[in-house]
Amino acid sequence: METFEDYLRSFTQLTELEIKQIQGCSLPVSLRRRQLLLREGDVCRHKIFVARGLLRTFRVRPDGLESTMRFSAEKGWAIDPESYVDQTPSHYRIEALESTKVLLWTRECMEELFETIPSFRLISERLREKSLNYSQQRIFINISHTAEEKYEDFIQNHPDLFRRIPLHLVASYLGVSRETLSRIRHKRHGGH
Amino acid sequence: METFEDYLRSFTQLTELEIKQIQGCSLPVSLRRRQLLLREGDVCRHKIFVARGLLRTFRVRPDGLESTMRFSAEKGWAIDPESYVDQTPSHYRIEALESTKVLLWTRECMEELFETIPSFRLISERLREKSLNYSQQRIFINISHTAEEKYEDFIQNHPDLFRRIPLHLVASYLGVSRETLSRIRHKRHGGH
DNA sequence: CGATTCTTTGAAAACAGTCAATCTGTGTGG
DNA sequence: CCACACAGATTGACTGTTTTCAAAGAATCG
Repeated sequence: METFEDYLRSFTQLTELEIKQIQGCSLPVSLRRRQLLLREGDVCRHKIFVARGLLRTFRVRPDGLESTMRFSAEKGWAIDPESYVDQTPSHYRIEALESTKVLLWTRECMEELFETIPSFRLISERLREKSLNYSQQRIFINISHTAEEKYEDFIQNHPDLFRRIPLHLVASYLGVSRETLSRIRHKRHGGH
Repeated sequence: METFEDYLRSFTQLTELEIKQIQGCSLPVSLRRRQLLLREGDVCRHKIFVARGLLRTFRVRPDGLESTMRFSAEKGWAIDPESYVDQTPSHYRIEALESTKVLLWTRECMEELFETIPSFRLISERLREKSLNYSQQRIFINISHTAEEKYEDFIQNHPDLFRRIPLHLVASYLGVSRETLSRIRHKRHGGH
């Protein structure tokens, strides 16, 4: 898979051989729109790399309300870290929003790669740090900003995605109703 | 410092010698109420362990609104991970809510300890995972729950703290106005 | 194209924020 | 001990925002 190799090369710490090795451990999977990679109750057994397409990680409340935790597009990752690390049942669902190609690694497989290729572990840790920083940022936005500002911030942080994701799913990511987000967008783009 | 030793012992992976060693690298500091450990613009140079008292990590918006990211009580940690890791200026302020005793370690010091005591690194990584899980949980609550439910959740997660922290600071943690939280609490505890 | 999904709109109701005033408890200094 | 200041909590009236419900319009998939 081209995309993944390019992605790993961008870190400039890995040899071509190592890249092949990491890639070689992965299981490529193709998904149709709507297809699920994980559902609540399952244990999240893989780290997921998105080579093409778009994934959505979300949670369904008893009343049917969906809350989106994350969108993962090309060169992005998806996982339920809690379920993956502890091998406990997940609360989340991971679904393809478009037809999507992913690479999967089991935890055992990843651990083995980390042992063999120390710089790959560093890269992975660096990613986890970024993920934590982003979460902090998102919490801050959520407790301090208005719905308008949250939408603005989402556009800043995902300039490539906000046209690609149905508005009602963005709403479920921001924690506002689709109607509200529709009206915000209407105001923002000045009538339209 | 007794508290820290007890805390480390609770992980049951460290020898007494190692505990002494970790403890020995730390710088103990006492803080009065209101005193700051970090202010915005500073680089966060230390990991902070709270041996006694209570810290609050928060951010001040241009209009003066304060948003609390975290409370750290006895046997808890405080840090701005982003500033600490990248050594960039922080956006946060860390302040003592009560008179507080903390232990500080510089990043260099921590790295050295991790090299010397591998199981201490594991413990630290485990803590970071928990921190990430908790952040995810908090995001989920924030985008899907009502103010009431958020307050309820806060009480569940911090049963020891919610009586100790002024209500208006809890409000700034939940992202609601103090008046709203006051009314929620009134309803909840049935008049009183 | 037909069915489904997604988006928009309007009106009413629920909710939360703001402002201003009051109340409570604590600690200080006279 | 009292008076006072201060920080925190509460309350009421009002305003503004967001949700909800219902319906209809637009876009897209197969």
